[in-house]
Amino acid sequence: MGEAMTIPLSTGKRAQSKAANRQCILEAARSVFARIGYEATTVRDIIRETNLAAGTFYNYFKSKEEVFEAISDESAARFRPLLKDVRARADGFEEFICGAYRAYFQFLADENAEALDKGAPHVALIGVRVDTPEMQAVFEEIRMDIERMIDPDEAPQLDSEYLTAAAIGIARELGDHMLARSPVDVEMATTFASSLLIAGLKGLPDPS
Amino acid sequence: MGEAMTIPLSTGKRAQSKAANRQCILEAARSVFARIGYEATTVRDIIRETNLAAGTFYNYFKSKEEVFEAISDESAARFRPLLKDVRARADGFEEFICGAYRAYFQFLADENAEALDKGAPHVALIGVRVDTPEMQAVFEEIRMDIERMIDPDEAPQLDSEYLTAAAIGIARELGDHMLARSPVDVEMATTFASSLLIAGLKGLPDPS
DNA sequence: TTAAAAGTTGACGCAGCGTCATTTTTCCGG
DNA sequence: CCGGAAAAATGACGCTGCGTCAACTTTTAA
Repeated sequence: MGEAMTIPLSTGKRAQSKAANRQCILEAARSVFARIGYEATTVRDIIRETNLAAGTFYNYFKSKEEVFEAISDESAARFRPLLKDVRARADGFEEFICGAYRAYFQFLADENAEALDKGAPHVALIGVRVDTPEMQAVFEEIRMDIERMIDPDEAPQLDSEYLTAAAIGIARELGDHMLARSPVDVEMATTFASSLLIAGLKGLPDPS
Repeated sequence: MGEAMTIPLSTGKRAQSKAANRQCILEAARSVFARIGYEATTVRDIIRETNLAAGTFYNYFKSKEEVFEAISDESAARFRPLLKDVRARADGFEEFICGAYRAYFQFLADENAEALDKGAPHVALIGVRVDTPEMQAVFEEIRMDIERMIDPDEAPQLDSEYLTAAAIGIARELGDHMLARSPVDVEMATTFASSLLIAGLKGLPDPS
């Protein structure tokens, strides 16, 4: 009877409630951040929204900053498969860029849908930006996509890091302004961003 | 003898020390932010760095957030004349864009010079972005410059808000990556950003 | 069945908050 | 130059949120 021992992979009651508590805290935090804004939120506010004790919070996160980081990381993790899908379907660089921008702007609109319904004024006023592992992974993926998809004849000495940074900078800033307009027009933002980047690419090389 | 009464314009001891105290607080805040990071900083930390009493701080600012906003606003205010200069010298759109990017990247490099010498790791880790009046003014100025300088034949239905947003997004994200490289190369970032934007412009219209 | 390991709890001491009655400094008309 | 009024600075005070930890409960596995 000494065959395959039970592999202890998240089957126990322990692991179950651990994951549940973690999710509970994250959800509570999302709710409070959305209601009163990130800066104003205290760890106690988050705890109150759960039915956990103060001490328990600190078994999961060190601070509200860490909670925020986890939320951001999770967001990026949810976005990653969408990007993967775009990559799979896209035939050529231009299609990829267009699809990636559309995916991002749509994602942004969806994520902020509820926050936009209720008047959450803090959305743009104070912006906290974190750089999580998942986000770095997204950056790196896009950089590799760019390197792979761009015809090396057109841009021999391309600085893919800068180009990726520029593409993401456009996405972020344009995304903010897109959300500020009513109604939110994902297609328009997509067209604008992709046209700009694709045409801009042709001006780049400067092989001095 | 009843001629010109002393114009009460910041000549008194009162106004002098008021300005001095304000500057003192701002400088202390800059120092603490740079040393231990924005999030970790407390109002008390800032006060300790000055020789003012706790209560005095609140005569000038409501919170550390407001201090940060003032610092950011001041930065933007310092940048504005540089941009004005670029505008005055520039002949045509392309020269303006190029000059504006150079001015920004140089400004960024200068401002972060000391922070880069000492290893200030928080520079990129947690980024807090505020939107101050001066910053909005810079945005609006650039938007107007763009509207004025772009040949209406080339881009009849240009969305100048989106274009400005894109230009600024490129500047911000590219700026971060420029600072992360050693040595910091302002000219390279300038060339990259302006080439991209200027060429990108030609792809924009999409007059559907 | 049981004992050790893992996890939860909430009260506690402490630090930072913003206020405000009091004191100090500056201003200005006489 | 004086004196009182206005402006500004002071720091002690009450309060709130912080992170910890010894005691307690639940889960695990032998």
